Amino acid sequence: MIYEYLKKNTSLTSEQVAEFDSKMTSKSAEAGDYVIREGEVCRKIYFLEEGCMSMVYERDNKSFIKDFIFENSFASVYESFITGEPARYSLKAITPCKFQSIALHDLEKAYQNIPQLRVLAAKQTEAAYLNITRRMESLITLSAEQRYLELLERRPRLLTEIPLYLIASYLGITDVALSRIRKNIVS
Amino acid sequence: MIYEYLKKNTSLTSEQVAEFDSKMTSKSAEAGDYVIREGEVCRKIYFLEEGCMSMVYERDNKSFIKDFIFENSFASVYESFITGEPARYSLKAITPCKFQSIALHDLEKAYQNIPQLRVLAAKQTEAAYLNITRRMESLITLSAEQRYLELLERRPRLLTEIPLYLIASYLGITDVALSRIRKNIVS
DNA sequence: TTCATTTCTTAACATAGGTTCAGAAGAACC
DNA sequence: GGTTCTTCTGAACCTATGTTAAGAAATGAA
Repeated sequence: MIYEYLKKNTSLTSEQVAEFDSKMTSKSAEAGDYVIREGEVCRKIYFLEEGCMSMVYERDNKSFIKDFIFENSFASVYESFITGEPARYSLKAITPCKFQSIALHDLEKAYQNIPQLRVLAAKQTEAAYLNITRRMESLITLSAEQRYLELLERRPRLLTEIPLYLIASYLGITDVALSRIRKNIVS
Repeated sequence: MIYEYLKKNTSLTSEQVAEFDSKMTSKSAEAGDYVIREGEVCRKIYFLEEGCMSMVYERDNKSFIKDFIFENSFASVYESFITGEPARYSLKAITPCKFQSIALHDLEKAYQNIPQLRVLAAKQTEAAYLNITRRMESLITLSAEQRYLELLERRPRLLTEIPLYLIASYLGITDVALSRIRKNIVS
């Protein structure tokens, strides 16, 4: 729940948390549903309460996973949200999901009533930046096998909760290549 | 000059710009010099006035270019600056450079006197995020040849100002592979 | 439990890109 | 102009990963 999340991760008062919470709309999605489709403008910020989503580029009938999102975290197509340009990737439910959403203009109103929310937003941006930077570093400096081993260490949860062919895509290789790599590692 | 840059790109008054400017220290670097070395903690923000720098991962005697920085833009090892952790890449002059620097604590003082600076900082973070996201997308979804063609279109300046072996590194391939690609394109 | 669907693995073959090395072509310096 | 250093290209060979296709294993539905 976003209520608990905000209580735990911000210095907002219970009233402020409740107020923010009240501006959010509850929704749900089935596995495979698109929350935002590449090409649409994303005008909302989402908070995933249950399930798992992917940010995914779909090009030439191929999917490329940008990132996974788990429960109790925010999601959006930030680039589109920030710039107003069409989303260059989709937000897609991997499992059945329950989530909250808030539109840009409601968020801005909330900023006025609860200025500390801006701090949260800045932290989120910062965290997103650190995250993508790390991913970038792996892609640039490591081999596919090294990236797999790193993932195994840094986000072991992925390996148990996400099908391997999606992990392969996240690692920047095919499911076949990942299968080969896993076989080599066991030996 | 940072003075002109701030006048043009922010809503700061001349006095505020002058005040901020006065807190910065002028420095210079020769081609090949390190401004920050991988492993050090980066406690400064730089503003490049002349020349060109690279953000570069150096692993196993190989260099991987994260990004290039041209004059009239800010640079730092942001991750290290934000978190206080050791830098995971170096800031290295490609050509002779003139730049300004400001330390974290001076920057924070400046924030107090000139709150609008925070807006600038937020915009910089946002821009850095958009930038790295685009680079990521290319790396994930495009072939090396497509990435080269995209670069040719989006940042043609790189091609004229930066040696090809560094561009190759930026594209995630070797100089030899880039040479092959260029040969194929001409035909 | 059985059937259908999804996911994972394997094999065979194709290809892009890496590695090494040599030489050409430019730049920079004397 | 020559010399040296840096950058770029080319060739030969190697390796990792992609592609396709088939079957095994796992999962989920009836």
